[in-house]
Amino acid sequence: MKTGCSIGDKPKGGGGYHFPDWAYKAESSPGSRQIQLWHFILELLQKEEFRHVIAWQQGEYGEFVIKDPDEVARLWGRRKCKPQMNYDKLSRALRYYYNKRILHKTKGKRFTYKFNFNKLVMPNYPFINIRPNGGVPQSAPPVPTASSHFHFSPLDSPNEDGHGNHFTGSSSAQSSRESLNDVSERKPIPSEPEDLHSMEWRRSADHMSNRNNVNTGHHGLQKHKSDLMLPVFSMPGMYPDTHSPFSVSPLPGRGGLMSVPLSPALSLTPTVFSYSPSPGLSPAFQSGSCFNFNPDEMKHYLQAHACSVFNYHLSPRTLPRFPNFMMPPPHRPFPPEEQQSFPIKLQPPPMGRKNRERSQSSEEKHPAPPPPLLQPIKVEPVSDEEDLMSDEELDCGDYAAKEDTSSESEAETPSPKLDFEKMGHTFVKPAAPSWPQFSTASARLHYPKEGTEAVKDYPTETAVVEKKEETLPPKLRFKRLWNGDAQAEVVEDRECRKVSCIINGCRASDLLVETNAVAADS
DNA sequence: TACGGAAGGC
DNA sequence: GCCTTCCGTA
Repeated sequence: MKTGCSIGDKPKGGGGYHFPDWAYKAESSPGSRQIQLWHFILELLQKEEFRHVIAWQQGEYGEFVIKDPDEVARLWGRRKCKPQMNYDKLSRALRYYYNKRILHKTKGKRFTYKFNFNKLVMPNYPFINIRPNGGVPQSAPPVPTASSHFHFSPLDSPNEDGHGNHFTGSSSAQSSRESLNDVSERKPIPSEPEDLHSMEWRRSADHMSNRNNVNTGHHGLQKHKSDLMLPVFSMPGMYPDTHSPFSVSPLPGRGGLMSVPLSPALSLTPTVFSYSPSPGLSPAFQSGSCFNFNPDEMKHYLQAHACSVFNYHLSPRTLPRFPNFMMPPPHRPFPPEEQQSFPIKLQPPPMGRKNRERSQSSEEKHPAPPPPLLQPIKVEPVSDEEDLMSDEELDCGDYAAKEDTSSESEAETPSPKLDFEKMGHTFVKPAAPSWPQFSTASARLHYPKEGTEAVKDYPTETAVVEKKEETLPPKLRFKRLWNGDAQAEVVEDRECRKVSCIINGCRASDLLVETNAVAADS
């Protein structure tokens, strides 16, 4: 085999953090048996020895800079046995990721791109760190440290299916460029359609519900194809690494009570995302081993996850989902030091593109009479400036997606109006949040009384949203529709309202309504 | 420097 | 499906 194109060994760890094996596996990319470019990029980012070539961008979560484009291209070419590779070609490949929303370009910054963790991380790392006062993303993303249920294979280990650990920073920082060329492209594991995953997840949830025995464990959940087990999120802001957008180390001490398998097959095209680390669970999900619902754990997880969604600009479709049988956890404030660090500004629940467009078209046909139902939520004006501002205000860690005004963000700009109409109910002003750090967020949500000015304002703001959607290039809109986003956003929209419920501490019954609606939708 | 269409390989 | 290669455009 040609030098530089060998495919037998695993990447050598470096930088003190590891991705789980699947992140490097070709089989984690459905439809491809070869290493994917984004894998490779992550791989480079992981390694200290390539810090001079490519590195996480300071101050921006998930953003990385290609410091030496030619070198990166060369490495990529070597990996792919394409000696003619250059940055132009590589960047073309990167640009294809734009449409997939795996990456986007950081405008105005040369050779700077940003991962979209909604696509990349959340399905696999639902307990993404909330980084209250995050550091600078410089190192490659870490992988959670060992826990009883957690066994990603250690990347360093020549032993593929190593033992235990697997999330340590046991960096044997070999500085070998060849190591990058030696990433194993392992035996493929058949991937499953995500819909199937979701179905299976739900099925298993139902199964457990029926059994009414969520703690007995051993038949609850189990990996099948994947040998990955994740502990559920433990506490936000407690992860050791503040540098990486993948800071996800569930603490061994807290022990993920809810351990669920993580499918390596679930990678880039999540549809809906349950609170399980992955809906991409194998059929054996139903015959698994360790699954507990611990309300506290769930609570922390959900809160953190909600925070992630809001603050990392993740699509609400990545919001946790309660199984139908499950009641949301009670609210309890985080410790004071964490409370300060979640200046969340609530955005209104999204309406969903499908509904927006439907409403748009219906409005064209029939000049819409004022909706019969009152929309009790005053939505903040959606404008780029406002978005930017809120981004900065959000800043749950040091993250501020200042440039994130891409069409993607716009496309996912939420607006609740039509869904409220469709659902035929209105949201009641929730009780005062019991989570103090959300108070500012709540304060920014206005709940106009009937007949007030704010109520009248509402349709105007909705129109702004629709206008923005309208300004999307028709081709892009079509493409996204084609990709099924529209459907996802119906769910997304409800997911978002669920989170509003969670965050604002509204009644459990409200949450259940949304939860059930989501389940029905999906 | 960046974008994206088009064609084609695997 | 995921690039790779080429190229025109901004």
